[in-house]
Amino acid sequence: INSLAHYNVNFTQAISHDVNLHEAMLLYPNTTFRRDSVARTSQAQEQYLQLNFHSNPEQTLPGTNITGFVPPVDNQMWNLTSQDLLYDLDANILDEINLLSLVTEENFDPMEISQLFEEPDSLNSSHHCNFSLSVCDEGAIGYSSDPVSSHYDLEGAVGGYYPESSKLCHTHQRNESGFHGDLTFHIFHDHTYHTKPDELEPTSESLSWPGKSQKVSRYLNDTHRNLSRDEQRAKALHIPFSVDEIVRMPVDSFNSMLSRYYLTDLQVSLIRDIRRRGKNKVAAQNCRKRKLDIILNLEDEVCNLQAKKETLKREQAQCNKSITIMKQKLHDLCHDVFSRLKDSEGRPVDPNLYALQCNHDGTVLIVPKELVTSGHKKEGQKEKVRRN
DNA sequence: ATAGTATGTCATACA
DNA sequence: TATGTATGACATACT
Repeated sequence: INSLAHYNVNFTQAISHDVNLHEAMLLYPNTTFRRDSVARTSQAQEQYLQLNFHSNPEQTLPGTNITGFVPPVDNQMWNLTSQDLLYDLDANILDEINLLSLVTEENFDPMEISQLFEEPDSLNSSHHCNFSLSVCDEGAIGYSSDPVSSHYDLEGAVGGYYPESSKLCHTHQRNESGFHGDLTFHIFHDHTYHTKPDELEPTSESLSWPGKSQKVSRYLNDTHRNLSRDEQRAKALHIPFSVDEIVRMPVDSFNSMLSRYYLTDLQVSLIRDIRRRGKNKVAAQNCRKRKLDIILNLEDEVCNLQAKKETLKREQAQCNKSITIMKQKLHDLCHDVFSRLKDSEGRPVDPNLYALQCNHDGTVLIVPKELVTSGHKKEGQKEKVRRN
């Protein structure tokens, strides 16, 4: 806030509208303001301001360059605990520069944030989106996916320039409080996504991208042990919900959550990405489980079919064996029968010329073999056998 | 060093 | 259209 004095801000002029002071409130650095009263923001330690943003570039305020509120970020502490001057300012006015609180946190390493959102392909050029966590001229923080600037560099990005002021601001109109005081702000900032968030999404390959410094790799490996990357990202952007909540929440609750809480474009994008990734992660797990089940079932089926095949083969062998035995028995029986047969003249019947034929009525005929092979065409010529 | 496996993510199709 | 699901493909970490 001391910087306000340095930049000589005339609040009566510069802060012309859109900041509802009646609603102005202080925010905890580790959270994002929730409109409802059940905000889970008790872990805060240091209060700081959030200002409401509006995106109309024509409303740029003379002397209200937000850099007056946002000092150079690199290694500077933005001590907003001295909130006495703007104590009652709308807590959401600066909602989109919450990231700056990162800078104020102890042990904050800009590289950590940058690596969380690093687009690996920006280092390798297969994708053409770049992702910069940055503070624009107006002091806002946003992503830059400018394909031209193909490096990801927080130190360079913070305080970077955003030409499209019309895209700069995430607006939250809040007049419902009934307060229309003079002390309002217009603060422009950029959350420009020139590419889809997915494309900006750092993928796992970024964790070990060739050329990445050992320090970065160490950091990522260390953090990776405890927090998922989305959890790291959520933490970095002070998303006031757990990744699990974001993923599991019913869609209605999810949408109402997005509308009820003052979230920056950046935060909303991240939350949606987290939800999408979380859902897809579960889907992938289910898919793999299902695929594994299918494979296991198919393997079982193969085993069962192989066992069945072996059984059938054994049954077939047994049947063949039985058939052989029955044939042998039949042969022996015929031999026995023919040995006892005599023709009308008392001579033995030659089994090479005759065959036995059983009829359905139980009678047995002695049939010349040529008649048997000709398909019983001359049934009338069959000869009644006389049993001995 | 290498291969195999587990997991996360993305792109895409589909419901 | 938005959202969720399914799945192949790919990359990475791990064993």
